[in-house]
Order: sequence, then C-alpha cells, then structure tokens
Amino acid sequence: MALVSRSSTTTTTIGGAARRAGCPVATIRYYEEIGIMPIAERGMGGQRVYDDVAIARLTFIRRCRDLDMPIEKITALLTISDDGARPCADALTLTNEHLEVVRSRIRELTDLEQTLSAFAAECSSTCCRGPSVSCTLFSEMRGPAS
Amino acid sequence: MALVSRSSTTTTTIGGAARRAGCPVATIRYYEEIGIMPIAERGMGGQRVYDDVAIARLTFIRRCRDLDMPIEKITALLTISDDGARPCADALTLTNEHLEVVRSRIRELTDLEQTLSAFAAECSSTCCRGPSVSCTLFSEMRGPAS
DNA sequence: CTGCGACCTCAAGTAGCTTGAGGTGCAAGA
DNA sequence: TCTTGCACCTCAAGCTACTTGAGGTCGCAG
Repeated sequence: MALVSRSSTTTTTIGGAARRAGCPVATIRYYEEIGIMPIAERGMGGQRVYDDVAIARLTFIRRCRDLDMPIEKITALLTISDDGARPCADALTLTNEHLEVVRSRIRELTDLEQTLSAFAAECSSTCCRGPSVSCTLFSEMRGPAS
Repeated sequence: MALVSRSSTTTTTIGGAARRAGCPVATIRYYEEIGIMPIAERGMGGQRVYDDVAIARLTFIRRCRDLDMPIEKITALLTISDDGARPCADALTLTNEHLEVVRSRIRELTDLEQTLSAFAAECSSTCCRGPSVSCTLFSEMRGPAS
C-alpha cells in the first residue's frame, strides 16, 4: 500500500458545516432529524462532526431548496444519487418535473401581477385622494359585479 | 318612510357562502376563528348564518388570497375599509407593497428557471444515457467547484 | 325507521423551518 | 482562580394558512 494519500479527511463542527453550506445550524440538525442527512457522528463533548461527503450532501440539499424543490423531491434525487447505478435519466425526469412546477408558478404570478397593477393604477388615477369608503380597490377586489 | 324596499336581506348557511365565495367551508370557520371574519350569528340548530355584507367580506378576503396576499396584509386592508374615513391612499400603499413582493418573487423564480433548465440541458446532452454516478446534475447542484 | 346530506365541535396534521428555554464544555482574559 | 463568552447540546413549541379526521346533531325523504 504505497502512496496512501493523507486522504483529505477534513472535518468540521456543525458551525463550520453551516458556514460552508450556507445554512443555519438549526436547519442542519433539522435535516438530520427528518432523515435527509445521516445521523452525524460525535466528537469531543458530543459535538456533531462533518466530513467532506456530508458537506457535499448538505450543499446539494441547500442548492435544491434554493431552487424551491420540496424536500420530498430532494430525497428522491438523493436516493438516485446514493445508488450510483440507477440511470441518470431518472434524475433528469425529476428535474424536468420540477421545472414545470416553477414555470407554471411564474405564469400564475405574472397574471396576478397584471391584475394587481391594474387595480393599483385605477385607484391612483380615480380615487386615491378620497376616503377609503369610495376606493375602487375594494370594489374591484370583490370581483366583477356581484 | 315611503318606499321601504324589502331590503334584500338574503341570508345563507355556511355551505351557500362557500359556494358564493368559492371557498371551502372549513376555511370560512377558520377565518372566523382567527378573527378576520366576524363571529357569525346562528340560526336554527345553531347553524351559522351569512348575509350579503358577510359574503362580500369573504369574497374580498378570497380575492386577496388568490393574489397571494398574506392574511396580515388583508387584515390591514380590511381595517382601512372598515373605517371608511381613512384615506384610500393607505390601501394603495399596501397594494403597491404587495405588488413589489410579487415582482421580486417573479424575478427569483425566473432566475431559478434559467439555472434549472441549464442543468437539465447539460444532463440531456452529455450524460443522460449513463448511470447517475456520473450525472452532471449532481455535480452542478453542488455548486461551482468546492 | 333508516339513510342521507349538511351542519356542528375539537384536535391534530401539513411543510420547512425558526425560536426559546435551560444546560455543558472549553479557552482566554482579569 | 474566577468568570466571561462562545459554540455546542436537547427538547419543546411556534410560525402560516389551512386541511383532515373523529365523533355527534339535525331535518327530511323513502
């Protein structure tokens, strides 16, 4: 066994992991609790210890959350990743599904923005200087004629 | 007092209110519980009774929720509306604030959509037929070099 | 008299965390 | 030597906006 590299076994406490993954400490403990992060080994004084593999997993989870992916879907992705033999296409399918969710949310919000800004414009131009009792915002919010 | 119109005092049960406002029955009870809807009067057998004013308020709340407005902000709007003397401009300010929230959410999601679709495209074109162990999705999600 | 549907109450569950109370262990400064 | 401060620990509850479920009452139709 020549050349045993001092295999970069960098380890950190939960605080270091938090800094590296850009994630609150409490959230890391929460991820462990719900089983999306493995139960961390403990060092001196019972403190959790994290190695590079753990940090990579945590970073992955956080990136996915930044991308608004629900924990359930992230779990599915991690399961595929953990079993390296599963086809990559499975992961792509999940990603595309999520992409569709994001796109339809954008469409919804864009419609909503139109509606709201039309209401605001109407109020600005017609009633904005009066008392709220005659404000068009309230009547418009109540919908087209009752 | 001539011409006392049979003032259209249409009243409904909670089920009718739900149908008219397009809102689940349980949600109406919830709104009452948190105080955003007034405590409903009771008719025969202790059933809640709703009049047109109540239905209008409920419809307003639902429209605002459809526009993704948090309950807290809706409460603020209703307070302005309830006190008809307050200037309409107050309501407009709240609406514009919410509009800004919606717009920044759209920007976020749009960025996110770009990122995700770039990841998916990369996977499609380079690794999609292989095993997940070498899938670019996972490495990209972990972020730019560690 | 037996369903049925619409209503009732109260309690708990959902997602994804965050916050708070109360406690331990270690190192540096007075 | 003390004490202050920081980072960590656990367990429990709180947050938003509802939804779901269990278990019960009521009037009416067949």
